[in-house]
Amino acid sequence: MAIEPPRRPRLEDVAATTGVSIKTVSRALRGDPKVRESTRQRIVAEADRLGVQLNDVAAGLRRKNQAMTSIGVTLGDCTNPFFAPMLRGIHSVASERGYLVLTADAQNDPELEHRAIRSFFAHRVAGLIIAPVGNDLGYLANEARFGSAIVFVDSPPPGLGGSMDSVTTTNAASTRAGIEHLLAKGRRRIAYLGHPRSGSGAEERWAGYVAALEGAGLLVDARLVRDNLVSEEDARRAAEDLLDSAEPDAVFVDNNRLCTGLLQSAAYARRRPDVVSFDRFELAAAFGISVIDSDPYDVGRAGAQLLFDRLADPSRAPQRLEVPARLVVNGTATY
Amino acid sequence: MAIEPPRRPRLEDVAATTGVSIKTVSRALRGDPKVRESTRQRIVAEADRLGVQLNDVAAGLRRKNQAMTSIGVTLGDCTNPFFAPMLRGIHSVASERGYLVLTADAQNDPELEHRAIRSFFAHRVAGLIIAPVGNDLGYLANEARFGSAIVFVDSPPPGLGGSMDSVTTTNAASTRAGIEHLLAKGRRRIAYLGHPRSGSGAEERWAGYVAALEGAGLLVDARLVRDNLVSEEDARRAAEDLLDSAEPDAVFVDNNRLCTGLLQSAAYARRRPDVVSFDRFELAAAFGISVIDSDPYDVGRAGAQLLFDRLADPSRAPQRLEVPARLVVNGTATY
DNA sequence: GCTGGTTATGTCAACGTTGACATTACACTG
DNA sequence: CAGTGTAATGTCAACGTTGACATAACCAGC
Repeated sequence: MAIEPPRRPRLEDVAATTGVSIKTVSRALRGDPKVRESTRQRIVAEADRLGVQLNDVAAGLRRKNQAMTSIGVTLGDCTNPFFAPMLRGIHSVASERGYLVLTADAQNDPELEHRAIRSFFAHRVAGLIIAPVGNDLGYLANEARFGSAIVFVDSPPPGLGGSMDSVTTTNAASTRAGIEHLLAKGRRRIAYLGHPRSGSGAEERWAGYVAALEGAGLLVDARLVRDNLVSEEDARRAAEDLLDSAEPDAVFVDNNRLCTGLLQSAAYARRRPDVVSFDRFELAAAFGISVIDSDPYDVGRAGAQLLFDRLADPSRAPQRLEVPARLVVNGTATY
Repeated sequence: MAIEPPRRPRLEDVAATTGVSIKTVSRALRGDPKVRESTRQRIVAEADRLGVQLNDVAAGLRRKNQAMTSIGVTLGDCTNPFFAPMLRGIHSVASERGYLVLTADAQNDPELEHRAIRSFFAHRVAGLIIAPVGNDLGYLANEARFGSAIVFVDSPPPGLGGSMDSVTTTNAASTRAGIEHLLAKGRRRIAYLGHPRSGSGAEERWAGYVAALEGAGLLVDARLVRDNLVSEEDARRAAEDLLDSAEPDAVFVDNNRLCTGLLQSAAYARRRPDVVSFDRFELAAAFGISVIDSDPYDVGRAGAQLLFDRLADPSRAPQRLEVPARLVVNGTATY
């Protein structure tokens, strides 16, 4: 059994039935203007009839540095609600340029991240967009030498100095603005629920929190701070404890995942402190919480644009973009 | 300026410094047992030193039917909360098999979907997982002939008969169970907020709704039904109108996106009808609404597994899997 | 109708790898 | 130690395309 599937038709087949050379077919199909219009039409018609499509794999092999028309994207966890719209932003730019997008979910594991990146290079992606989970991506320095563009999003490149393009958000300034909003409402006991300090701009957000408090003449109260929270469940548990024991009148949350945990806690339902959360969050208005919206879609678009710009000009200076994050109070934009 | 980036090292370079032929290097690196162990070690060490990695593009070109070690996934909208965990399920299976995942966001546009699929084939993916948005994908019949595996998820293949593998959920039965739950609570005026009837199992869900009502001796009341809702905003508007005009005591919502819209409506906040929504939804418990959870992660894994099974045995009969969807009442599993 | 220049098309080799097949090395048998 | 069998390695061409270069076709000008 198991009859072989038929071969895919190729340029050669079009050449045979139109009586031109393979090369001319290649030119016609890629829109090379050095083909007589009448010839082009004949070829295109015949290619359509036969279902011939250029083989990008073979074409990739021929290109300088063998780059495919695809880019790779690694995310720590593609179910993080920040990443889905970011991915969408990346897709939108990539498809404008005719590039495909390879994705990898590193499951928050630096080892998997590294492996995914190696796979991407094995597939000869033209470039890479990385939302890093590992805290040392120094191994990328070698790879970058071969002409692959690399852009970091969400967090600047760990272990690579300032030598690479990146797109982050105005973490410190926007967090500060968020805290100041709470202070203006008269809140004084503002709790902090946060990520591990390394990565994803957590450090800067913390700095923004501290700066805002200090600006108001307040000191950081360690009892109001819970760090090192990774999962939703971590955040829920921390909230149960924190809200009852330290009785904050407001809570700042480092990101939407943790915020979801907070909202699921029984203590939150009882006490209903004011909440400001980093990252967009669809049901913020329904809960009446404020968010600092860094517009992941824009981050994704900016990252992808940076990538293609770098591909176009490999020698330009590294860019470090910051996408502004706006404070959205109870679902209503304020600035 | 613009110095050329150095060439990537290849098998030839390893061959040169180890004094064996390219072919032996190829064998050693791919783990072919017909290489003397001592030779293999020398070669692997040297390959590591030089940073040589097999070029999957070139390897792909050599394979039967030129398939790359990658699969393509098209989604209507990757920000739909159903799809992110599904994608994760796909990733997990793919990475076990050493395959990469190309994604495309069709932005709910059949034309973009078609274009993405063409691109995938141009990149010679080994297979395709499609959550269809178009209502006729008949054009795939041609492509499938060349040995690409194709699996539909979320919705069976529109316009292709039963000739292809698919993974859906128990739409009708689970919707019926959800409605029956509401009936058991004494609700009689159960509204329906739904998708356009075509695609995504909306038809079956509708059938489940009707069947449950009929089973209880009730008739469908057209005033309680709002169809053809696509966006969150559609759902919000429909809810504002429906809840006030028809005064339902419960609402069934076709999917999580529409549910988000419902929850954002002012009318919902006022009236708080019982809600049962299709699809997982993180904050369901916080809102006290029930969901019918079709576990997108499992759908993704099942779809990817189906794909690789088909790749392994192209001649087997098409499979139509149904992943069971459980009713989760107020965030607590009941069966 | 020949020259020079432009435009359209063709030829060839190469991209980096691997399948098919060929060869060599080596151990073992009688 | 020739003969045989197996393990290890090598040679060559091909995958489908395109860059570099070559040629053919055409036209204008004289």
